[in-house]
Amino acid sequence: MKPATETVPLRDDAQDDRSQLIREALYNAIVERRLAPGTKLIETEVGELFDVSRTVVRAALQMLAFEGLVKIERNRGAFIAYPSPDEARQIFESRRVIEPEIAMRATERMAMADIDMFRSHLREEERLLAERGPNARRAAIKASGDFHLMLAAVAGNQILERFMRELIARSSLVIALYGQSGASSCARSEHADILGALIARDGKKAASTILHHIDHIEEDLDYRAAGNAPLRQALRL
Amino acid sequence: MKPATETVPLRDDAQDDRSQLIREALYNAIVERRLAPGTKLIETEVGELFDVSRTVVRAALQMLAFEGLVKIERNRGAFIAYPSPDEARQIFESRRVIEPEIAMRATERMAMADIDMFRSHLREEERLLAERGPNARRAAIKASGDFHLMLAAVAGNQILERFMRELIARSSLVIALYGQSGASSCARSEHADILGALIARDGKKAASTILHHIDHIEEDLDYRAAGNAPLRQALRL
DNA sequence: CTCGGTGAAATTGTATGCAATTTATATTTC
DNA sequence: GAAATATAAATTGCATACAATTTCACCGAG
Repeated sequence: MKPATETVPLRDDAQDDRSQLIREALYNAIVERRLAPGTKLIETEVGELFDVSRTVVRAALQMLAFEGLVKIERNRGAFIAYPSPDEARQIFESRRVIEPEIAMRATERMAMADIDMFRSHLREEERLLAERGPNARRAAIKASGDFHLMLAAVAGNQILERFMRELIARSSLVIALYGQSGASSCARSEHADILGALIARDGKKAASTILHHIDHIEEDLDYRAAGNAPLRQALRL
Repeated sequence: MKPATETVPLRDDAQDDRSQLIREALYNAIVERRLAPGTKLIETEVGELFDVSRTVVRAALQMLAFEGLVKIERNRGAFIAYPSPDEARQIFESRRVIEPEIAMRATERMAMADIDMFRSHLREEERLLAERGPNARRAAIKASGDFHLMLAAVAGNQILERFMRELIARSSLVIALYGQSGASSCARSEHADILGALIARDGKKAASTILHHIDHIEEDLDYRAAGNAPLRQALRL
């Protein structure tokens, strides 16, 4: 049970350590699909888990709520977000807007060290994909998302990087809800194709490749399959 | 002293009324340049102003910090953000990524009612621009930003809309810091040009027009003019 | 057995208290 | 008078207390 991928830090400017720490833990749990959409997050429970008071848990939950990963319902508490099909479409539309541009900029700014990083990351992705077991599966999902985040990091715009972080996490929730074959996380070797375009310094190609990649991910979704929606979410109450 | 423009609601899903209310009030104050970059926001002071405890003020400040409008320094408090030139560049780069796409989508989705809305908004903008006095000036600045937000609203993607809200507010801070002629807020009649492209259902044209518009806004900035930086920010401590 | 209601337990929203830290003021020293 | 230091005030970070609300379990009526 190794950490699989070097965790990309959530934010460089760590303001308040502890709530930030909780936020990152919950963020990772969401991306790795340990926390299913709709799951209730009880403040005292989380607090005991991290040995802090509700105050700091609250701060973490509010941050997550702000980026759409958690839904806070007044007097009812915080729940892992349960994206509707419409939200899901908006998430992928947003990605189609941002990611090609990120790919272009990453192509320009990429250094040699970045290439190595991408290459070793891709190897890791393939290794995890080959492995069996739920843990490897989770790690693979996370690694798949991390690839996109690494791209954003190389692009060198911290604002877009933060937007992407939100979109990746929300995508993870969407795939958990509406994903079909699970192939959505793999998407064959498209990441390698993207890296190829990057190395060739072909920004246009990188942009179009990643655009198709996003299309493929979304094509694997079935928005009708609202699955076992907690009903309250299904009726949008 | 009329409200000038119908205030675009900050968020549809009002979670906790009171901190949300404070957030919106501070947001508006930032966009209208009533609150200068670097201004300290003392929790008890804000609390007394809104007649709430520090707890709920804190929540509001943390939200604003999360979207980059406020900087919270541990044990020192919350300050209106003081964007560095580098941050400023990233803000405008992000806008160049998102806004043309928003314009394209708005072109497709725009209805008759929207056209009327835009037209009356433009009239209002020009009226405010013609008026004298600091209040009219503030209202004009706000209205100028609202135009972009209306565009985002028409585009029909709430996620991108939220991103834009953040970027508009942060742009306002940047312009307050590095703006030269003040013409940055006006940018002549470029909003009208954008609307023209929209009405003509020419998405490409709308996209390129808004792109140039953003360029013009940024051209009017002078990043050297770090102005009277609070020194602590100037030295980035 | 299901439906509706009642009370207890759990949970959240907010205010407040206290320690830790920072900021401002006063005082000393040179 | 300026710099350095000590002291007091202001402010934040966090935990906790308490009221308001929701959730749950139980029970009785139909």
